[in-house]
Amino acid sequence: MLRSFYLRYLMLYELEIAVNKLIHKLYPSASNIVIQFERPKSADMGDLSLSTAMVLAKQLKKSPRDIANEISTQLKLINEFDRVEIAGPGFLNFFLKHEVLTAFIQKILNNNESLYREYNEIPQSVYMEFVSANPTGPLHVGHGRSAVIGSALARILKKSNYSVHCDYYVNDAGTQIDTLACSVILRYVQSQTPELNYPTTCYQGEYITEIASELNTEILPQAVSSIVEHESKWSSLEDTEAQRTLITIIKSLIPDSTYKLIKERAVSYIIDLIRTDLDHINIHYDQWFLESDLIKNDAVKHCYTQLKANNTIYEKDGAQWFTSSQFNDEKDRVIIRSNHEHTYFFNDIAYHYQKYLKADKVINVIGSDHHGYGPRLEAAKNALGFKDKELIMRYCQFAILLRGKEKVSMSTRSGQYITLHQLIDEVGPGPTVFFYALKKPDQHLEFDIELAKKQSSDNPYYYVQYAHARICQLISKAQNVKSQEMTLLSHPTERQIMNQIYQFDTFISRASRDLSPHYVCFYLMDLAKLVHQYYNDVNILKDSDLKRLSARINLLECTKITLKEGLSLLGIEPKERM
RNA sequence: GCGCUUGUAGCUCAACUGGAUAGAGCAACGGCCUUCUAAGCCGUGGGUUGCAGGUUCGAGUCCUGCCAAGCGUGCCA
Repeated sequence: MLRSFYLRYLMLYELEIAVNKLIHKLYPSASNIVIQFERPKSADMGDLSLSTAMVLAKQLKKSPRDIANEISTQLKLINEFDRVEIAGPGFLNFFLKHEVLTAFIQKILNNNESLYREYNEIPQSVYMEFVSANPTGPLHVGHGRSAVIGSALARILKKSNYSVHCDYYVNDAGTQIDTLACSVILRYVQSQTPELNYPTTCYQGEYITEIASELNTEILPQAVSSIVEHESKWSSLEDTEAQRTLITIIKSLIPDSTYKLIKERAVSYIIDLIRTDLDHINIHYDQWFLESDLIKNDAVKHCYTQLKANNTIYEKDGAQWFTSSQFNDEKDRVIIRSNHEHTYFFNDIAYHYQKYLKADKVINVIGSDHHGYGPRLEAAKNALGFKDKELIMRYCQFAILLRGKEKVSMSTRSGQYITLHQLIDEVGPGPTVFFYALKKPDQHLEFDIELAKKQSSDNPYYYVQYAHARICQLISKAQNVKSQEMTLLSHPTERQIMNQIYQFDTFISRASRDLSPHYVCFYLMDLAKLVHQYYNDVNILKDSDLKRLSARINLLECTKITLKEGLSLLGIEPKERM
């Protein structure tokens, strides 16, 4: 690798590779062991550490401390280390040369791309899908979590050298969408004929009335009166039956083209609501993929033929079944119902078929209430002959929504739920995002609305932003002295800050490996902590040594870049002032 | 019943795929602004990691069995 004059030292990932080579050369039989730096518990244990000697002890049948000794002799060849110590049962603790860190800081000042690990492996392509809530109403606070986690992951994977495509899959076909269309129609009819009872099986939200109010001449007066006349046919029935009957009757009373128009208008109205909400928290998609397009472009038909040819479809009770139980699912699944309608699963098979054609790795960020769905998608993938592709279902535990101590109902149909929009309004976009990303995705999340509001002044988000704003303030007030003498940075906190920045890429690769964006939040909080500490310990602007002052401003500039990069991975704009 | 996920300080959560004395933030208590933004800093107290076994140099992390919570177990999506 070509190194310019200011980069005399290896970056962390290069250092890791070098150490790997040395140890593997020393112990050829241990080639299967991956050596990764760890961070020691406290600063007096050095900047980096390895537990490799203890891992090797079993394989080599030698004492860990002897192995550590052998390794440390070899590692003296590496220029970056000031010294290597052996501690406890056989830990190797590394103390980096001060110049390794200062050179790194200088490198970032010259080019902030240096913050990231440069992977050697062949870049893979990833096809991501997240949220994909049905377009039957605005997003609620539960969707917010997978939205934030999904989009943060997409950015993190991009930084990790994957090429990433993001989809929102729009279920614009099926019973729920028919119910949506009928809800709008009935609200319209009700506006003309107030005595009509609006059924409980229809969507109750205010937005339905708004969509209906934009209709005027589409529904003719005679259709209105005939719908009113038919009311008794569904009003006396049980829920599911009433819903089905309602759809059938309304479809029969309104021309196909009108019905289709209203349906499309309702869907696009709601998609706009969803898009706008997500826009406020910096979430954007490459594509809004319509389920209805799958049917138009024959993808579904193609998959059917393929599955049929592989002998994985059979008929039973008038329906078409997919033999998913032969592919590790717990039972076979219907793909075409006896009434000839496609199941959701069937169209989704076709959707995923297209994903596998375009990418090596498919990641679906999805609520954990759908975890039973994964095995059948995996089954379909393998039945279609995509065994070499990777399907990852990243389940997010659902937020249990509380208002004070009371559970809040999350039913879309009842319309009694807190929307994502309301949450962003109350809490603000930045804190909302940070709060969602802060927790490990597979951890249950108690989302107390009152608490979320209270946290607006208490949120770790502000802690990080405050660090950034403080730095901006200092930089703008500092005299402009151009000094490159970074070696003047000798304060212990300065070293800790440099070390934290040096390790930025390990946090990114950890987040990328575990598909867990919360590592980024914790990294930022750690860095912010050091900044606040530094601010209190050192009176930076009052320094009479102007060269040191300048070096310190350089360090702060570099810290600012790092905070900004971390926040932007989450989709948060850094604040210049509080 | 079966399956998946989770259980860590009073509360909300971490713990780098088995490593060092299990850490932060709230909350409690005690200090720090005539000095660059006190939305900050420093300090103190707080733990049988749900329970019981097992695997090994070493377990919050792995295996088994219980207990508790959430979800799933549709020709719903």
